[in-house]
Amino acid sequence: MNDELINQFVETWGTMGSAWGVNNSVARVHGLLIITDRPWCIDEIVERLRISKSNVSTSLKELRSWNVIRKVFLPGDRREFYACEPNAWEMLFNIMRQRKKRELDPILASISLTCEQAKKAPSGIAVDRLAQMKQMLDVFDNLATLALKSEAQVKALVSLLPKRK
Amino acid sequence: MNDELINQFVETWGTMGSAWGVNNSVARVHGLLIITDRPWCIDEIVERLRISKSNVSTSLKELRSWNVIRKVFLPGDRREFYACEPNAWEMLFNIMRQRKKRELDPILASISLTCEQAKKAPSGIAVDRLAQMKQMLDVFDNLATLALKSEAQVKALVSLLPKRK
DNA sequence: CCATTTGTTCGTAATATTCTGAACATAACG
DNA sequence: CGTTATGTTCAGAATATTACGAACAAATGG
Repeated sequence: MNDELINQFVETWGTMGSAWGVNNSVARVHGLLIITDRPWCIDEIVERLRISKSNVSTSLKELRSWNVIRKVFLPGDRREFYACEPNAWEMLFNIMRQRKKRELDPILASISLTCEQAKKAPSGIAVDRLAQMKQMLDVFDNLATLALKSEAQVKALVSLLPKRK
Repeated sequence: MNDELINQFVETWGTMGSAWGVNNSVARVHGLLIITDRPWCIDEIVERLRISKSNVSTSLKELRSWNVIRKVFLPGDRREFYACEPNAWEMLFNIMRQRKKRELDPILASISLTCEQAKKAPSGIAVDRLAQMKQMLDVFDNLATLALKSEAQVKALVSLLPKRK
């Protein structure tokens, strides 16, 4: 039975989430929607993953905030179903957009400020080092901005990557 | 006094660490070494960050495992000092190398396996979707492999990025 | 209306993690 | 040697996170 395969993927996705600071339940729910590629309602997910309804509800809310799932209404059924973003790259970009906004932007702002201030009162502070850090974060900012604007451009960039044997 | 600036950066770095799944103390110690750019011994760090010696000791061990700091011996002093990797990009690549080995590689292996198996028993599983995921992770694998091999190549790639206004 | 279905919120129990201080090593020094 | 300086390990305390289920909407359908 390939329920086992689904479990395999769901657990792997959950583990990956944990490694990148995403709640395990959230990642598992996401994994389920990815691997099955059909709409699921809350109670079905509860049943399948054996986690509480409230946990599923908040996990779905979280996934919605990342723009990686969407509500689907099935005719003749008043439950809310959820399906994941069908394009893997688009999914990734949505996550990048959010992480940029939530994590990179504030940090970049803070470091830029520190950098400015350090130039004026530099003793004990490695101004060069700080500038280097800022510059590096700027590159990430550019990358993320690029992804935000155009999937095509990033794909073009990716295609420039030397392929591994 | 620019102790305040140092604090600012240390806290920012700590916050960034937390966002990416790195222990806050570990990231704060790292931040201190980055922003001051001089060797610190354990007791100095204890004093400066107001955290326990054991915490500093384990944090330094962790940072060493990421290859982002190194021991420095000062003549006439038998304490062990630590300084961070002086090149920001090299630091980043060292982290990437480790994360790839610890997190990406096992996940990619697992998903490749699931992907193979799914092709044989596909009912209920979105094989295309799964293949797409695998392909995407492969791109990351290539990127990381590239960074592992050559800093110069990545920099060249980065330089291709359209600059933001 | 009222019962039922569906979904969310929230207090707290369960769990996981982080941090500490004490105990333990190890090496230098007198 | 014994004493001091230095660093690590580890059990458990402190803290933070996560998950649950009960209570609470809200909306449907009889």
